[in-house]
Amino acid sequence: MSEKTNEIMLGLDHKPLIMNEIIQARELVKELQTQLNPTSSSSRKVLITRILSSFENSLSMLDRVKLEKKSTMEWPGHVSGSPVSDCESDLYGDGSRKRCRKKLARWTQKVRVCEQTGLEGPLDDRYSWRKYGQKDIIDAKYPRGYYKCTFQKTQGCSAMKQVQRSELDSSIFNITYIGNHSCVEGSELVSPGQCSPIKQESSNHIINQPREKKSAEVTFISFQTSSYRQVVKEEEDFGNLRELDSFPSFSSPSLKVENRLLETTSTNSSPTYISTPTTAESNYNLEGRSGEQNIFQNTADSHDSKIDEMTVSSPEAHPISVANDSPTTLDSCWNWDFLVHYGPPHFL
DNA sequence: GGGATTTGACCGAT
DNA sequence: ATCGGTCAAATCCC
Repeated sequence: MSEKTNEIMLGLDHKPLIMNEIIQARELVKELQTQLNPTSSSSRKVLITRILSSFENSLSMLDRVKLEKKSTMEWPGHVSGSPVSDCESDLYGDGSRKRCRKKLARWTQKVRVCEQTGLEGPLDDRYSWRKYGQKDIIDAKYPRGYYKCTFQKTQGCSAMKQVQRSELDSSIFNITYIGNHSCVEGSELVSPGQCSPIKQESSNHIINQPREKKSAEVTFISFQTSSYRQVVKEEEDFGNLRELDSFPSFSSPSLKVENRLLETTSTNSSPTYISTPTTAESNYNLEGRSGEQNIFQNTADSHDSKIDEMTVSSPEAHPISVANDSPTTLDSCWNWDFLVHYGPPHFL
């Protein structure tokens, strides 16, 4: 009875209290973490890592509660049923594209291309994309590429994504997905090889090659962690970022020959993705707070910091399953250090 | 020729 | 006025 009363009384007004409790618990866990012996079992460390990440996740979700309340609640993927909102139907209607687009679900992934072997290629996200624009972004070193689902015309799929090379680590691409796929082909009919969203290479020496000389591509996923951020900082300090004249097209429909190698060498496993919610109101600067365990992080890039939408996960276009198989021939390209998946924010 | 990409122009938001 | 996002004609490639 009293419990039920508490449930009712816990509203947004209690959000600071709840957050404080979580923060306190997190600090306690951190303290516990510092007391762990270097010889402590890795399972304990992993456990603490996951607990900390859960806290960060919870805080991040809580922080966006107000956004959810402010929003129109028209989040594809958030509302059960048709993922297509009225907003999406307006995309081709009255010209209010941008206003509506801001209501679409948005999330980012960081993808590291494999520079080690020269086989460039971002993640195989199982969807087919068509590039429709590229834009130089102010204060950004690299241009941003704009992509739509290949099946936008045929099936009215409104999924889009924006891809931008990280300024801090040129081997990393920030991919922002916007909206959910409503197409059938993208999610079911197209084989992974056909859908590998890579068209061009991202390193200089490959970009300058004629298209027909594209090398084979592999999928390479990087898990965003604070250790990644450390790498980022180091490279920033060195200032050894490379200049790129153009930007790789993370699209695939025309890929036929190039993907044969991928089909034959890659496993059937799905890569694990760690998403970065893009919300400017997530004020938690996780960097340096939970050391190497940070996985859930605020998007640090300048362009993302301007995004003011609440972000939700897309179950269909957002593969979260951990790979079942170990990488075989792609071992050298895969970073398997962070297989623990903490999941994107799901809003209740 | 058809489909994808490139790129300058245009539009809307701030 | 500026900037990010989108359009669409030109171009490229198969």
